[in-house]
Amino acid sequence: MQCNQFLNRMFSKACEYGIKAAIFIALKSYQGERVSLKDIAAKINSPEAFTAKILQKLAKNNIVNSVKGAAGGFEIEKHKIASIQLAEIVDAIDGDSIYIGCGLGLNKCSEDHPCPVHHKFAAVREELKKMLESTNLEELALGIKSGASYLRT
Amino acid sequence: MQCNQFLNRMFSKACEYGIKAAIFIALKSYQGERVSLKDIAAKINSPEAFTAKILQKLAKNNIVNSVKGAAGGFEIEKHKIASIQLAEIVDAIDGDSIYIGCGLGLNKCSEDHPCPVHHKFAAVREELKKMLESTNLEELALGIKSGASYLRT
DNA sequence: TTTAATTCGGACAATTTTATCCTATTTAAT
DNA sequence: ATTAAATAGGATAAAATTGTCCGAATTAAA
Ligand code: FES
Ligand code: FES
Repeated sequence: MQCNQFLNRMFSKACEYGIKAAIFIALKSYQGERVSLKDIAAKINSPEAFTAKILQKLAKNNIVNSVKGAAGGFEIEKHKIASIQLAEIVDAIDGDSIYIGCGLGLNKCSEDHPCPVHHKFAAVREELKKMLESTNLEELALGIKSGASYLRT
Repeated sequence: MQCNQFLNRMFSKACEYGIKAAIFIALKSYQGERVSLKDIAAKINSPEAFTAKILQKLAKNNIVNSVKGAAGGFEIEKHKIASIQLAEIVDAIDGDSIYIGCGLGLNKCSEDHPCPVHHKFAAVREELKKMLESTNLEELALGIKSGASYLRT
C-alpha cells in the first residue's frame, strides 16, 4: 500500500527544478564555465528531459542563454546574475498567481470583493512577493559556493 | 485556442473548495440550519460530486458532521466553530507540507542541510503557518454574514 | 411500508502536471 | 567533410489532480 496522499507545494516541481538549475548555472557561469543539461540534471537531481523543457522556458524568457552544438550548454552572463530576481524565474515557470491571485480561487483578488481569507492571506502573499522580488540569483549561488546551502538532499 | 498556462496556487482546488464549504456550513450552523451538498456546491460554485469527496474528508477528520438520509446534510456543532483553525482544514485536505516542507523540494526542510532559499523562504512559510493557525472558522463565517466578504466571484 | 431526499463510496473520465523518447538541428573538433 | 556532442522541440506516456456517474445505504415523512 502506497501512501501517496498529500504533497501540495508552494512552487510546482517544474519551478523547483528551474530555480535550482538557474542557481547552478549561475554558479558555474561565475567560474567561466558553461554547463550541459546532463550536468545540471545530475547536480540538482532532476529528470533530464523534463529539465530540458524548463531550461527552454528560462532561455525564452532571457534568464539563461543556451548554446547549441558540441561544447554547448547553458550559461548566464556574469553581469546579469545579480540582477535576476527569484520572482522572474517563478514568473517564467509558474506565473504570478501564487503571489498575485486570490487564495480561495476567486477570479481576482480585490479589496472590493474579497474572499473570506483575503485580509489575512494577502499579508502573507505580500511577504512572499517581497521575498521573491528582493532575492537575486547571486546570493543564492553564493550560498551554494560557500557550502552554506545545498541543491539536493 | 485555449491559453491555459500558468495557474499555480497556494492551496489545491480541493482545499479551496473545502475551506469555502466549511465556512458556509459554519455560517448555517450558527443559524441552526443543516445544509445539503447541493446547497453548498451552489453557494461556493463548485462541482457537486467533487465537493462531496472533500466533505467526506472533512467529516472523517471530525471537522464537519455529516447526517445521512432525508433532511440530512452537513453541520458543525456551534461550540466547535470558533475552535476550528484554518490550519486543520488545510491539513485535512492538502497536508502540512505547504507550511512545513522545503520550498525547493528537499526531502525535509532543515537548518542543518538547508536549500538555497531556506532562510528567506522559511520566514514567509512561518508567516503562513501562523496565519493558518491563528485564523478560525468563526471569524471567517462572520465576514460572510456581515457582507464584508464573499464566497464566490 | 413506501417514497423521496440525502450522504457514501466505488468506478471511471477528463485535465493538468510530470516525465520520457526520438529526430532534427547546430556546432566544435578531427 | 565527417563525426561526436550538444540543445530544440514534437509526440507520447505516466501520474496526479480534478471532475462525473451511479448504485447502495440511510433516514424523515407521507
Ligand atoms: S480576494 Fe481572496 S485573497 Fe484577496
Ligand atoms: S531547506 Fe528548503 S526551505 Fe528549508
